[in-house]
Amino acid sequence: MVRARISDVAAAAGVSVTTVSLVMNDVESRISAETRQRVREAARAIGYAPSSVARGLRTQQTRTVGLISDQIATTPFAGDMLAGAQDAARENGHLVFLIDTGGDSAIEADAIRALTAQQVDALIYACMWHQVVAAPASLPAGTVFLDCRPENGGFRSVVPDDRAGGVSAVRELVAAGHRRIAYIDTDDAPIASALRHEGYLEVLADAGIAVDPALHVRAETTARGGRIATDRLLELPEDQRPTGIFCFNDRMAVGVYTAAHHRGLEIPRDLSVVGYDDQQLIAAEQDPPLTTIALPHYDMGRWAMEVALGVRAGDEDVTHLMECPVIRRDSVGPPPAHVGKQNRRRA
Amino acid sequence: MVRARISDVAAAAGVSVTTVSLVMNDVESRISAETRQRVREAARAIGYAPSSVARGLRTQQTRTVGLISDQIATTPFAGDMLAGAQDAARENGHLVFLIDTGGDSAIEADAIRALTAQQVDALIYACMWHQVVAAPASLPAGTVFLDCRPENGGFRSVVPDDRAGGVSAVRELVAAGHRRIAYIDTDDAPIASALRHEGYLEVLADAGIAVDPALHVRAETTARGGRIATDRLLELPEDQRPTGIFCFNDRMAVGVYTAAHHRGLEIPRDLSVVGYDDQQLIAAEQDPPLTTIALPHYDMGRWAMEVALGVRAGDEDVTHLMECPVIRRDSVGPPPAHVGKQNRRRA
DNA sequence: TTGAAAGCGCTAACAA
DNA sequence: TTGTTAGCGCTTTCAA
Repeated sequence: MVRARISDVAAAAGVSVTTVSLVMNDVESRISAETRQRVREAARAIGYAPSSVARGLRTQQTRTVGLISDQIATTPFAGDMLAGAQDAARENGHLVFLIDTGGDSAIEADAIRALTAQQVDALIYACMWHQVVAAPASLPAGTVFLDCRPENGGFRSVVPDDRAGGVSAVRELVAAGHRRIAYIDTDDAPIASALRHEGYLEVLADAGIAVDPALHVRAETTARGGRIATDRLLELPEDQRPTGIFCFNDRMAVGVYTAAHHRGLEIPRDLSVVGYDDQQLIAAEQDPPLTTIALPHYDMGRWAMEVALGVRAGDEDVTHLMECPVIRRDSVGPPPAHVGKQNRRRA
Repeated sequence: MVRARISDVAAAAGVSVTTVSLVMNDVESRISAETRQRVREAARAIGYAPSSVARGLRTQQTRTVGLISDQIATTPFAGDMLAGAQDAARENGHLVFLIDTGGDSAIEADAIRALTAQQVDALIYACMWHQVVAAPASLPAGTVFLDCRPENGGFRSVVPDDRAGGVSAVRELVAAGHRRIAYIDTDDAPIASALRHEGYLEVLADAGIAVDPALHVRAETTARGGRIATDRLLELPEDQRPTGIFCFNDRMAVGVYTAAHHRGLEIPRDLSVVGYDDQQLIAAEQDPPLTTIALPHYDMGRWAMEVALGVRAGDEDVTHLMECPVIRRDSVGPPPAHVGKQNRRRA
């Protein structure tokens, strides 16, 4: 069975191709309701669907978007970002080409070439975590950066508001009465970690809490890293030990749980913890479930697509900051009683 | 700046468009090396890239593939499957349209329509976990099913060999000397769970171990489900308790760890565990790291794409079974000494 | 209210 | 070894 063409419909309905085209594209003007009807039926009868390729050639608009990303496979974040972009594309009648470059710049250059050859209407350049990147030279103007920011500007971009996220996280702890709050930081994600640290410092300053360098430790972004860092923290003299810990991410927070359990400490009775990422299958599944800060992947994906498609405004050179909401679960409580006479909810 | 066309190159190089076309498509015959060179340079000079749209209209081949999936967002498995499909597509000069339907059949129908209109050269229908599905009526012949099998056949498909995976898992336990082996099963994934159960029974039979119905329990596929099921198992009289547990998935295995720790049991000294999925950020990150069976997502994705593109043979109506390799880590050891005088590695 | 025809940028059959 | 030209299936201008 061969594809039906517009001329087949025209013949079947006894009209010209112009009329069929007009009807298929819902061009309001002219064409009587009766003809309209007849064309519709003929089209349905022979199973006609317009060729996007022919239309694309004629109109020079393909209703497709390219989404180039560095890594979809190696991070469980990808899904939500794609889903957001995807949904926005679908709602606007566009299809998305997805290309994963694995971080290889040769593949990246090929991808840009291929997508350009396909005459995509828009392009999104996505990273799987918040970073500043050197924009490939061949990237077309108008490309939107998703979860990253181009080194030298010149493009529209969206990233999570990690500073505000850090603020929210530490505020949870301060609000519960904690004054000795640690930040388990990392060297593996420079931008985000520094921003969250700024948030941490801001809350401490606001609350009139002196900064204790011993409470700012670094580790690798794994459960193991979190466990090791926590061990270090819990070996401090009792009056210097943290009662609350803010972790760079949820995986590290899992390590906090492990370290605490090994010492017979219970969360949140003896130690409060706040994570970051709201990573699926991790945060909610801890015992007790982890209070954390969510990364707005879905919303960022949607924002990027809407801006790329021109249905939402976006400024070049002013990176859009997307809010990271706090997800309150059960890993934060008041500090233990013996820590001192701080304000707490219960005696 | 407007796109350069083939005629621009022809004019610049002082040749006909045919010559340019021939050179750009590396058609060996005719065209002298010198002309070839001249055309190449002209093309580079004016930044010419052939339009895939025009070419697609002319050749009726778009070098694009559609990949329809039910859920990319809600499962961390997606990445590897996409990566496999993606890599195979790229290696064969194809671009992939990704559409996530969220399981909505109206969106699914739209997706098939849109992809057909785009004249994709091939179509892949992917599920995020092994299942039997009713193929949408509008699905074109030749579509390849990925991680699922069409109810009524008629298509090529690939799924994990869950039965063999179950065999491998339980064999790990038997090889370590275990005779009382539990299977924490689930109702949430009928196909895979039944297949893995068959594997479990096969190994028991081979090893001459009597089947104890008390050791076959069911739970929801979460850490919580695994913990509850394990509690039930560990409450059995000591001589009926399992010394090894095979879990339907890694998340449930995490629950086994929790339950064991609550009772002061150490893994693998007091209890051995084997999971399934080799889920990233979970299996390897447990303490001790979890021995598990990997789902071959990347390879299935690649297989599906290669078959869809016709670079690999695939039979209709004989679902391709992809091996699930065992990932040996540290959660399996010999059963504890007091369990009886079974063969073990150490006295 | 409808139709004829040009042309989007390319490939390929055919001619030279 | 190279060029001319028809035509892929559609949209859109212009004419009727």
